Parts: sequence; C-alpha cells; structure tokens
Amino acid sequence: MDEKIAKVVFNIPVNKEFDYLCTQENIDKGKRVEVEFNRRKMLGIVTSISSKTSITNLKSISNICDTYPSLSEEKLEFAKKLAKKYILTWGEVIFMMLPNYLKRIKFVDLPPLLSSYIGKDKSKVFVKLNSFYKRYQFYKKQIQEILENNSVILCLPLIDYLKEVSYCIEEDFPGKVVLVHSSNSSRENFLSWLEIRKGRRLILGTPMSLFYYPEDLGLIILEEENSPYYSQQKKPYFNILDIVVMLSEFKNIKVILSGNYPTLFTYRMYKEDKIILVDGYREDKRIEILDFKNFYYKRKNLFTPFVIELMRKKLEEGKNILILWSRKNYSLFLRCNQCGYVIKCRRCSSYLKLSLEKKLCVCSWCGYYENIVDKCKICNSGYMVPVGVGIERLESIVRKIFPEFLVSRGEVINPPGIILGNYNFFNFFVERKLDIDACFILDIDNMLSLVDYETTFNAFIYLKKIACYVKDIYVFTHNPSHYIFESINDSWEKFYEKELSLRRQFNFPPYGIMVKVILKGKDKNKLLKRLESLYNRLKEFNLEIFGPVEEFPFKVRDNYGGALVIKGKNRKMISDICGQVIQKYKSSAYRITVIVR
DNA sequence: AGCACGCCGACT
DNA sequence: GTCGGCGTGCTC
Repeated sequence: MDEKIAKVVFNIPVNKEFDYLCTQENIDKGKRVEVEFNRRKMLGIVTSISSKTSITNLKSISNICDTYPSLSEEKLEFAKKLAKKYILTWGEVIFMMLPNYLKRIKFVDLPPLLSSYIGKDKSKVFVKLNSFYKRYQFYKKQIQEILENNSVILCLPLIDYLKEVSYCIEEDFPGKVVLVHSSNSSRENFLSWLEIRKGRRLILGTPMSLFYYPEDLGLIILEEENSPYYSQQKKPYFNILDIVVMLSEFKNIKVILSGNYPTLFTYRMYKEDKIILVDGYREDKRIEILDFKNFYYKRKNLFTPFVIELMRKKLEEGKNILILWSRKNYSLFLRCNQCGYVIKCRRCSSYLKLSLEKKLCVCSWCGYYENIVDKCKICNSGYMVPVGVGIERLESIVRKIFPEFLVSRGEVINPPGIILGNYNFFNFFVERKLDIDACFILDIDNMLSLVDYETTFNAFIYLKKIACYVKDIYVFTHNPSHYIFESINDSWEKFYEKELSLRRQFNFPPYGIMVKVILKGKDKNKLLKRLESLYNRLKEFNLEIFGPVEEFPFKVRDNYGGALVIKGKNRKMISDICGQVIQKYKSSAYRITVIVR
C-alpha cells in the first residue's frame, strides 16, 4: 500500500487534522482543497502529506483550489506556534493568514511562492521619540536598506493614522508601498495580498497585516507599541507586540519598536539587555495633579470655582481648551425619586442610559432602546431622575457656566472655545495636529477604579500621551496619593521600576501569564455549575485560579457570562494545560473564549 | 462551526 | 400520539 494521505485543517474550533486520500497529482502542503467534511463541502488547507493513517474509510480530496500553495510551510509552522500560545486551533490561525477572497471554495491561479528568507540579525530597538515624523526619520534609512533585497512591515495601530502617513511614505518609496487594512474591500485586500507575495515591498498596515507577512520579510516596525489597540479587544485577543517579537525570533529578523513611552514588556527586555533603547525624547511636560477635595464647594460637583477660574483664564487668553470625559450619553441611569426603581435593559444586566440627543433610553451593551418616560411605571407616583454625568450632560453644564464661549463636542472650532470629547476623540485631534492649549482631565478616577492589573499603567500612558500634544494638562483626582501620581512628574523610569516590581511580586505579565477563560450560555445556573466543574478540573493541576467570577455585565443579549482567571509563572505549562482541559468543556450551548496575556 | 440525533415537554 | 426545543457528539 503506497497511498498518499493529506492532512487537512479547517476553520473550525476543533484542534485536529483530518486525513484525506490523494487521488490527484499536485496536492501539496499549503494548498487549499475542497473536500467533503461531515456531509458538507468544505475548504481546507493541506498541512502535510503522509503515507500512513489510522482512519479506515478515507474520503478523497474533491478538488485542488490552488496552482501554487496559498501558504508556505514556514507560515503554517508559525500559525501553529501562535495557535498554541493563544489556545486557538491551528486551522483558525491558518485561515487568518488568508485574505477573505481565498476563504471560499474557488480555484485561483496564484503565482509561485518566494523561498523563505531566514535572517541573520534579530536585534531589537526601541525608539523613544514623541512624534511619528521624528521616528520615521530614524527608520527611513533602514527601510531603504532592507528593501534592496527584502520586505518591510510598518505596522500602525489605527487605519486613520495609516491614511495620514501613507502619502509621505508613498512619496519616499514610490511603487513599493502596499496598504493593508480592514476598510479595504475583499477584492482590494486580495490584490494587496498578491502584491505582498511578490516580495520587496513596504507593507504599511494595521495589525492584521502581520498575518499577511511575506516570505522575504526582513524588518518589522511597530509604531506606537504601547497603543491599547495592540491588545485586541475582540475575537482572537492577540497581543500584537507579542506576535511581532515572536515573528522576529522565528524568522531571525530585526525589529524596531517605537513610541513616546515603551510597554512594560519592552521595558523588561531593555532591563535584560535584549533591546537597545534609542532615547531622543527629553521634553517631559509637567502634569498638574490637583486634589478635588481641596476645591469642593458643593458635594459631587466637578466644576469647582477653582476649576472654573482656571478654564476661564485660558479662554480669556483666547485659547481653546479640551475637556476629556469618557462617559457617553446624558446620564448613567434613570432612577425613580419615590421608590428608587432603576430602568434596566431587558436583555442585559445593565442599566439603561438616558440620551437626550437620541431622545431614547439606550443600553450600551446590546443596543436595546426604549422611549423616555417621565413617570415611574412601578410606583406610578414618582418621577424618573437622571443620575450621573455623561458627556451630553457635561456639555449642558459647561454651556451654563460659560455662556459667552463656544462649546463643541467632536467638532473643530476657532479659539477661544471649549471642546469636549473622549480619548478616541483626542487621538483624532492629535492626527489633525490641532492646537489645544490646555486639557482638563476630570475622570481619571473612573479609569483608576477599574479592577485590572493594567489600569495604572494604561492611565500613565494616557496622561503622558496627552502631555505630548497639549501645553498645559490638569488632572483632577480624589486620590492624589495613588502611586501613579507620585512619580508622574519624576523620571519615567521611576514609575516603570515601581510598576515592574509590582508585576514581578504578583506574577503579573510581563513576568507571569494570565489566562482568562470566559464561559457563556443562556442558562444561568447551568453555566455556573459548568464553570465550577471547570474550576475543579483545573485545580487538580495546582494552578492559581481566581473565580468563578461574573463577567461585567453579567448578562448581555440574554447570554450570561462567567469567567475564571488563571495566573502563574510558567507560560508554557499553563497554556498547555488550558489547551487540553478547555477543549472538553466546549459545547455549542456553552461557548468558551480564552484571553491570554 | 454546523449538523444530526435523541431526549423531554407541550399540544392538535 | 407527534412536533420542536435544546443538549451532546461527531466530522477524515
């Protein structure tokens, strides 16, 4: 018996290769194939060719969809590494490396693959500069040099940034730049992917471009590596910095990381002499930390006479001021002034927020909304009172205080005036290089009150980034003795040392591993039972586990969520255990998501 | 993932 | 009696 067997993976959450008989010639690793799988036609990727199998009634491959492999052997191997680390299936990661156009069963005549390039230099550099153009001057020569023989990826956190800088880069590298981002159509995306396949390109892209990396990749540049957009908030929950470092190790190629301040991962590498720090950023602006308590004149009032005077002074000088506020809508909830009833979402365990602009009560989790009611429908005598300050309400407060000045939200105005916005809006401002004289941050306590090991660090990055672009920055807090404020105007390294020692002490990343396992399902009690049983199973391995805890919010769109958080030192051991155990707790009614940090 | 099979509760 | 919901298990 000398039959050829192809091992095939699919885009399904089952970590398994399926064997098919090769009855045709030209079946090869990395090629897309059409096969029958569980009574359906499915697109699979051939991961290897073998001569043995343990399965008896093999089906054969129906059609080959590629002339040349879609993915190289090297990429398949890298996908395997990623899958292991992030507790995903091999197939899921492999399919992320394909443009959507190739995810359908369709014959495509691809050009041949380049041979895999393995570099000789995996040195890492962190460029500490506070603007893209300064950093770009630093990269430019190196990009030129690498492009002679290889490809370069320049990764930016957001599409908006990418579009902003693409013109100047395209001018410097005419005919070399390939743009990769998700706002491209499926067709455009596929054309970019094909272009990349030719090699010797400068790939300018969002994080997804890393999955399209070419065989001849010789340099990766990660712009603003401390950007929160690199810790994916959705589906696969990758950490882009981590992927960049893995890829550089895997291909033995150079990496340049950049930003005004490094991540703690990078700082740790620097401390361990694994990365070179190029520090050209000296002008650290003073961030004024002001204690709310000293300026109270009414309880719970954000705008104390002191704050108002400070703002008025700037406005009278003819300047624009920016007030950052992270809460949307008008109020955080609506409560009856008689019986205390609060309007909740029908599908989630959250309160409905009042939006006067939309003239609705809205759920920020599922999009559910209902009309505004004045009278309480429970006691029928009280009135529904908006509680808490959202940005709509903040706007009306500001308008009352400064009736003589322009007030805008998300709009560009001529100075003097007051602009209100959230942090995303601030990013938008940065990109437009708008001139903001003073920034008032009134809600840093909301940020610091989150129960998450990363919040203090994120708050630091947030404040420092604002300080880069604004002349005066005023931060108001009820908790000025918090350690973030102790060193914020000192040397940045002092804060990093403090934060790093805390992370080390409690085994948080970048020292330990954190795995959050989220279980979701419609039946609350069964969900909790299942979570409990998963907890007990994991406990057998002597792991440090928190939980079970309820997700916040506990219920979204009629689905309950509960989680376990596993923490420890040994990354490999913990992800191996999770990979094995979690598989068995998956079902279609109780979905599992895993976040690895 | 997506689909079949099987088990229980509701209802012409 | 059988229709249909969802939980479970399997796919080369």
